[in-house]
Amino acid sequence: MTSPDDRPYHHGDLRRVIIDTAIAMLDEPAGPQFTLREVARRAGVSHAAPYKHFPDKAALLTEIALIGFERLREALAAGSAGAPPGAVPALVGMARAYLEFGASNPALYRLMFGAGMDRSLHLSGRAMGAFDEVIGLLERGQAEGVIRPRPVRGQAAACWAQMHGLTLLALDGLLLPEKVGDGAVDAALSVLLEGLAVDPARWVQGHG
Amino acid sequence: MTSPDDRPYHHGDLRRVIIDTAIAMLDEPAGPQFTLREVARRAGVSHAAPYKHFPDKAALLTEIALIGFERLREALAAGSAGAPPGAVPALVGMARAYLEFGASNPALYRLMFGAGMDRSLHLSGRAMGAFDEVIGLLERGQAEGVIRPRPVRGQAAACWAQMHGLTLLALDGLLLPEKVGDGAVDAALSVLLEGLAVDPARWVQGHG
DNA sequence: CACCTATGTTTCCACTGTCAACTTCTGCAT
DNA sequence: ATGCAGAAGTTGACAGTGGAAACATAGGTG
Repeated sequence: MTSPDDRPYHHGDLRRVIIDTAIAMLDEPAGPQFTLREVARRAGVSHAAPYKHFPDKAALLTEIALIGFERLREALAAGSAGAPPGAVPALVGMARAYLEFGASNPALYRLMFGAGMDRSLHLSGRAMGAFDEVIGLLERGQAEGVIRPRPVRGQAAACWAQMHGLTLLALDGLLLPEKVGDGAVDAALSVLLEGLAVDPARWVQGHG
Repeated sequence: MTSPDDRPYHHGDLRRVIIDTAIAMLDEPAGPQFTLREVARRAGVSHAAPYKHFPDKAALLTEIALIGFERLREALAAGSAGAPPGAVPALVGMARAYLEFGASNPALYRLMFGAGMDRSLHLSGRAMGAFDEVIGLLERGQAEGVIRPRPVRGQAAACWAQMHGLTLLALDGLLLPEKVGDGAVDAALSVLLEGLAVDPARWVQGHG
């Protein structure tokens, strides 16, 4: 005896509900293969209603990916802001924030970088904000004299590649201790820092 | 005027043909979303025939991914074997082979590491052979005294993460010069070598 | 030769993404 | 207030999908 369909004809905020529902469904077994009809079902609307807000399923996925990039940018900014003073600790904080973002949003992360995304998506300003966070921090580090003076975009690429790779390997369960030893993430971060910092020994402790 | 259906009832080698066809279709727009029915169509058999060889589509994709790991292992072995003497050049050769494998087999590479793969797949011996190539090379480098004496599995994780990340960013078109400068791949490799090698300056030329 | 089993085929089902036509609201100009 | 255009939702269709079931054929073994 649920309420006898006093649901209004117009949902009022369907677009948002569709996006939220879809993001939630991303982390279910089906992943991004979730069904548009099931989204509609959970939102309590007819199976064709979503088409009033998104031309097709790909458009919905693209929108979700963009939201993911915005969240990532916020997470990175927070991660570097919450670190001890100095560009290198900020970089470490940002790296940990990146990894945690991936671990907390596995399917979303995969969607953002996965196949099927429009190539131009990654180049859009909305998606590039996260990359700019890294570049800004590296520039600051060079200005402080703690990051080696090299082309900053190359360094950023190295950072991003390392973070991206670590995140995905972790998501794939490839960083299990039995395969890669304990503290593989820390080890990889150390290698990265040793490649970037002017005085690695100052930041990387315990060469064990 | 094609031959009037002299096709024998039994295909003879359907399993192999299905796998080959599927691998070929992987690099078409649909990617791993290719249709099992289309595979059957191209193989010239009925749409249900593939089910005699694979319990479902996921099983076919898993088999393909395993084949991919084997090919990757071969490519890595060849890449290091074809390099100048010494563990560090071999490592560089292996790195380039890794990147080229990804660039040459984008969809296959994504499939191998993508979501939806059984977690246990990556842990299987068939898939871990590639990882062992890296570990063996690093051990050799440490024995030669050219790779820093650190836990080798951690170093391997760093290598793999960097390669994995670079490969995927490249596939996503994120390493375009306009975003990341020229030679981003080389820059990232340099950072990695500077983090691994005992005497980086000996291997990494041109700081600037 | 007869028959068992692996491999293929046909037929069927529930379900999907998407479209078109229809209905019901909401907002705005009058 | 009124009336109407268009946005937002609904219903019902369609072709195509993955998969199951039942049937057909062929090759190999007694």
